[in-house]
Amino acid sequence: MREAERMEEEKKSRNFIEQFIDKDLADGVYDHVMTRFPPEPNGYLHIGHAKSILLNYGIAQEYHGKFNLRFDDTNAARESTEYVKSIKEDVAWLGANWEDRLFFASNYFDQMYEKALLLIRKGKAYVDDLTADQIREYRGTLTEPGKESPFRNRSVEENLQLFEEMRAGKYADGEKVLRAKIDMASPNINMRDPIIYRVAHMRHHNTGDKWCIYPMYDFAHPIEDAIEGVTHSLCTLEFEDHRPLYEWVVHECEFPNPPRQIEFAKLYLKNVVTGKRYIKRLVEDGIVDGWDDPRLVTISGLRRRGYTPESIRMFVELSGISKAQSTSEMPMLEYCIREDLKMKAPRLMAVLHPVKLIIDNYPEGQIEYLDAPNNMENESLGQRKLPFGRELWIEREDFMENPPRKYFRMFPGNEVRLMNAYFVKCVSFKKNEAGEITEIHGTYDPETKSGSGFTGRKVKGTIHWVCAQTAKKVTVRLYENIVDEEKGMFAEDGTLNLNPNSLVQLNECYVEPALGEAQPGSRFQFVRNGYFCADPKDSVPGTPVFNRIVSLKSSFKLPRSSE
RNA sequence: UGGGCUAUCGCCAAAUGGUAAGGCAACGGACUCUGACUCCGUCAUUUCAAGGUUCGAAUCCUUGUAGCCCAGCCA
Repeated sequence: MREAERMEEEKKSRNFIEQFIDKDLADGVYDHVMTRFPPEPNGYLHIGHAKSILLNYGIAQEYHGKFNLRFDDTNAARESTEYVKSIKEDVAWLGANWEDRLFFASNYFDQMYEKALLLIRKGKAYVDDLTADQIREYRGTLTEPGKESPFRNRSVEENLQLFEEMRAGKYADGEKVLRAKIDMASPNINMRDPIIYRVAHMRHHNTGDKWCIYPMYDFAHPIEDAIEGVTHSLCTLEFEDHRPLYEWVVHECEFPNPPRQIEFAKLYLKNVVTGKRYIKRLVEDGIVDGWDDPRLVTISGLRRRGYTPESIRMFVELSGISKAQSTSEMPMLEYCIREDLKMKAPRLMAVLHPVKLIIDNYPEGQIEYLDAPNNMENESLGQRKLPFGRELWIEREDFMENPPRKYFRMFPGNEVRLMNAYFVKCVSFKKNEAGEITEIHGTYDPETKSGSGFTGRKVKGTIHWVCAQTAKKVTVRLYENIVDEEKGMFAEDGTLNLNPNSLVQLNECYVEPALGEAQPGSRFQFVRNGYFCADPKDSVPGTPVFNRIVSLKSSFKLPRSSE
């Protein structure tokens, strides 16, 4: 039996990265596995980063290897410690454990400088005096080769001296750069003598004013990986063209047993803003109320909205890993949180669009407390005492004056079950001048009490309700996509097509008492209305603000009005 | 138009020359103290296209086509 399971497990297909690593291990290229997540601290993490984090961490786990968290902080101009803090929180929340291996690229600046010296001594790097514009010109184009800089063949001694002067602060920003000497005619533009060090007089959040020269990504990243002993450096597809340079750097810098770079496709979501640049704009323009706005797919936004780490993990797993550029759909993410919360969240009652139901034959002023399971499919979630009285709030859509065929809820003369309570039969209703239903009257049958085992007759419909006298009034936020899905994500000028209705705030919602005391961050299923989370930022117990995480699927559709 | 990469159902994705998994979505039906959940069923004679090799091709070859990425002193 267990053998069969193992066979099944082995047969399970391995993604291309696992196959690559399997081969490396089999060939003896490495005898262990080490991965890393290397964010630049220049923004908050989003769902796309979750894929990278969970992939890297998952691979390390699978091979009993190690996983590092490393901040790639080589460009202080746009980085900050606020971002470092939020990234650490988000990675930890997702469950990726870097143990004691929290690193900063900036801590390797000395070693990078030494490696640059090594390249110069080997005649593999030179100081260039060309301006930025000239360098661009000399680089050539996609179809034409570049030409060599007149400074390309300076002597080792001169380069050594110039580079030392760069470091000493003798030159202004942009005056000189250090370049790798590779091949100006390469069809791969990244190999046309890439700049590996630049002069930048800026204060660094970690190293302060110690440096005025900073290594460029293409030089720094492979060295960071190599120093840490990373074996497989997983990154996204746009770095594929950089791999030859990555390999050149680790080779020329003479690292034994250097890491390998493997690229995979980014995670995109249809009609959803990923991409730091756009999220940053939404935050800065005040369109959302911060990086953790529940409408955003930042990790912190999803967390505040009520998504669980488990649900995000499930989503990343279901999405798979490949090299094909792909765009997933939001319903898959929604499936994951529904699936995760189904057994975990208490199922309580809340009425979002209330209308009054009065039980004419129920004693005025009487309140009784019914026993109700918190989640019928999970007994361990316990029971609660549910108050019931003569006046109730029910959902507006659960009553129709003239119901279409197959409408099982309340209409004049029809009997339905009030969930966890009694059968109630609609006897009359009132309307105002505008034709809106203002009050519904019914009678209940004491024999039909929930749990009594009554089998005398059946009803087709069950509706949810809250007792008006004991109900709490709360704020519930229902969100829609921040992008206008009709128009598509981007306008012609590259700006986002925003959905003006992306935030629907409701104030007149009634919830049963148990929900009124909801702890910030706790999650519930509001029967038929979806899953909700007591907003950890905007709520305190007693006066919670609920964010809708996701709606339930609904398969009852009203027939078209023409019918 | 130079280079790199990718193409399998509406979406994601397996299949590694042996006769197209699975999940999401959708659609039927059963069940139900909500129409949710659960359960059962349907959903690619064909893998971007056209040729070729082979007993056998999504997989190999040829020629096309489409999409993504690269000309920061950003990462």
